[in-house]
Amino acid sequence: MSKIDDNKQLKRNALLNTAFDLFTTGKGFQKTSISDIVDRAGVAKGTFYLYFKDKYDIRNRLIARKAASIFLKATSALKRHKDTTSVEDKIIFIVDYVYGLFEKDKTLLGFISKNLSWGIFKNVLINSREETDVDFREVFLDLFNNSDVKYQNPEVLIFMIVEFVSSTAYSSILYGEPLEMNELKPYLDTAIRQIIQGQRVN
Amino acid sequence: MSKIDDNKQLKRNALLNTAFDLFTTGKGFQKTSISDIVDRAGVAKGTFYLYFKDKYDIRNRLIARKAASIFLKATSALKRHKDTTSVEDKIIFIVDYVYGLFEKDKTLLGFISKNLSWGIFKNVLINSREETDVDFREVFLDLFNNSDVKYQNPEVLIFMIVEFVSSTAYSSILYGEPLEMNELKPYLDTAIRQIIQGQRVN
Amino acid sequence: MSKIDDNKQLKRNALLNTAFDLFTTGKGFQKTSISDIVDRAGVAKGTFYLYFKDKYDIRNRLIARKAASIFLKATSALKRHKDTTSVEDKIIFIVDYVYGLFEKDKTLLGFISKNLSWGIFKNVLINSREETDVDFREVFLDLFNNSDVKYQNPEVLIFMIVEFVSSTAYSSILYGEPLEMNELKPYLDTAIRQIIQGQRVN
Amino acid sequence: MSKIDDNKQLKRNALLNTAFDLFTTGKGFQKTSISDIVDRAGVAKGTFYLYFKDKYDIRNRLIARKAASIFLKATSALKRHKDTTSVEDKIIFIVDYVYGLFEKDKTLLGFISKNLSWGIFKNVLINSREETDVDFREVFLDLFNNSDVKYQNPEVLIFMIVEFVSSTAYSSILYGEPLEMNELKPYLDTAIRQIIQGQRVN
DNA sequence: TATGAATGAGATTTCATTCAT
DNA sequence: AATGAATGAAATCTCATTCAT
Repeated sequence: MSKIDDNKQLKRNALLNTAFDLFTTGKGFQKTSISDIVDRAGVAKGTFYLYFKDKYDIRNRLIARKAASIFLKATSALKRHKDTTSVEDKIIFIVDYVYGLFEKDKTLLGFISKNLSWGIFKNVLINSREETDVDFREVFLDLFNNSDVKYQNPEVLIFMIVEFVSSTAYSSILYGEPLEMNELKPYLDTAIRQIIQGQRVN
Repeated sequence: MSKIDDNKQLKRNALLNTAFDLFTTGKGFQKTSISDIVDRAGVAKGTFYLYFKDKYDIRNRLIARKAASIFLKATSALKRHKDTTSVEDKIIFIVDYVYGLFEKDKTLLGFISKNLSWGIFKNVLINSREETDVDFREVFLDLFNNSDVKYQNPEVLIFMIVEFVSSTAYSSILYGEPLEMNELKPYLDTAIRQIIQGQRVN
Repeated sequence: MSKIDDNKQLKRNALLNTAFDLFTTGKGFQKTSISDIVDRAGVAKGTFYLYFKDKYDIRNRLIARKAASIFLKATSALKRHKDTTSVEDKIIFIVDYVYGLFEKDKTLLGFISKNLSWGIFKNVLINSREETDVDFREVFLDLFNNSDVKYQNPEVLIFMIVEFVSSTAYSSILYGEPLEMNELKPYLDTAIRQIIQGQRVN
Repeated sequence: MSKIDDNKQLKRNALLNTAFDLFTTGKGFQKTSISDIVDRAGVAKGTFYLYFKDKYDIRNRLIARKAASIFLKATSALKRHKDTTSVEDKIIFIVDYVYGLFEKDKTLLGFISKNLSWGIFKNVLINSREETDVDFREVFLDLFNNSDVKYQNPEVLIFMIVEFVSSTAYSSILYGEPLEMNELKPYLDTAIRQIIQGQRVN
């Protein structure tokens, strides 16, 4: 049974990986067909439907996976930086880390930022644990609860920062508009710090 | 000759309006076919291709048109409010006005905010005047030049605000996430004021 | 598995046969649409594209098939005529046989002679064996190697005769120009014999 | 009237020349549309239909023109070669001249040899004079009547040579099959001389 | 004569999904 | 569980031809 399950997991992963490649470096999501995916993954067309409902299903799973992986990397790095103590500094650390990941992997950025909505972010990353092994609720509790400074509405704060980061990263990193990221970064960091401070209680 | 040209403009507008209706209140952009558009617009299929290259072409023209129209309305309203004098207040006025428009016309919001990129915003609204009769450069010059307070990089400032507004409006107005707009609005206004203040020189 | 493969071969043949009928006795190649073919063959439109790239693909396969079949018939008949011994007589026998086939099947002639090029003739009939089970190389080796009389360049000789026969047959059999085939035939035979003799060595 | 007629002739020629360019060096006959032709020729679409019935009409006119021009050049050159006296030598001279023209202008060859049928050759070049100012009947009368050697059926002889030349030129000059023209030429000349001699009376 | 906007039938091609094996 | 042949609706786009100006 375990061997069969392994085999199934292998097929599923092959499909996910191939789909991601095609969505990002291939013809893009709309123009990639199920045929493209199964051909490259080396499975039969019918097999696709054993694992995913349709193309939108596999895309949403991928967004969840990739978003989870990004935050996992960022928060792991944060844990190693024990000297970063204030909420503000921690968020800026994570944000900078994520900007860095996006600069290194532009196709990932294109995929995530065009598709990640707060709904997916919240449902998949925080509430459910379908595509990830990490419970991000803890991470956020850690972030805000163990802080002297209190904030009006942590969820709203995170929401605003996530939207701000993903939309500005997209334009700057992929198109250099209105400035290249290295030039734009100081403005972005200032803006994010300002957004955070605006929610401070006392 | 004029009669023919009038007729052409009429046809073109019929196509644009029909397309917008179908993209927003109909089956959405992807599922709307050229056939759907021409059938409803009452022209032959070939006629579509006399005026637009393909579905993406007509969509981009529409985004430009609609974005221009939104900013035209907002800045016109601002002109009537002679007592709003500081840059900060003016921007907040415009932003609030735009949030208001979006709340009244959610389909417009859905259409604009998923499609408006800084590239289109800058090129179509500021640089070119293909789909609009207004020169928005003047508007922005007015905004920043006639102000006592100076800002580090006005273009970057506008960029950050546009991205912030369009992405937060989308989530809140269309999905009520993380809060309904009336609850979220104070946070957003505060955040925007903070972003602006962060760029103040002196 | 065999049952599926049989079925596939059946479908493919149904498409080939229907296409040939429509190209020759129907509206002709240009005016015959893929829809026409699949409708008559009783398969779905998509099925066509499982077996052939496009209309040109199926036409080329047909030319190869039909050309192979013509030569197979002619050379089989030749084998039965054991008393025809000289190369010259053998070629004239084949040529006459082919003219005869063309007269009996004018649609076949129209199809073949407008489309058969030396390239297809050589590649499909002699080099490859995609659409035929017969190796025509042997036939030609037989023809020239087992002969006392030698010829300068057998391939060039065959080339000239094939071009001569297919272009003259077309004009005479289909349009009676410049003469009907029964009147023209003596001139053609003489000409072919002359062409052959002109390449004799010694 | 004359000026208007000149203008008409100018338009007609512009269309013919443009069509020839597009048929030969552009997308080929099938893929060239009336739109392509009128756009390049700089006239309106409706104008095309004032001069030609359809695309097939303009093609046939072109074949006639080009074929006439080829034979005009060849026979003019022959007139200057007063020392070529026998019918056989004269025909070989013309044939060589034509092969030469085809080698210099491969697009012309492709166009002519795929489209020239004995029907067009005879009707347009010999019987009618729609697209040419020369009466080729005289040329052929000259050729055969002023000769000591007589031939069984001059028209059949010319027919066989025209078909032989155009089909062999096509394969050799355009595809180098079965040999490049410089290598193939001796075989072709021999074959043509043999064909002619085969029709000699006495 | 000349124009070129408009037509709309129809051609090619794709592709998600099913289902017998 | 896995396959992949078959489907056929539907999408995009072309283009010869007409006709009001």
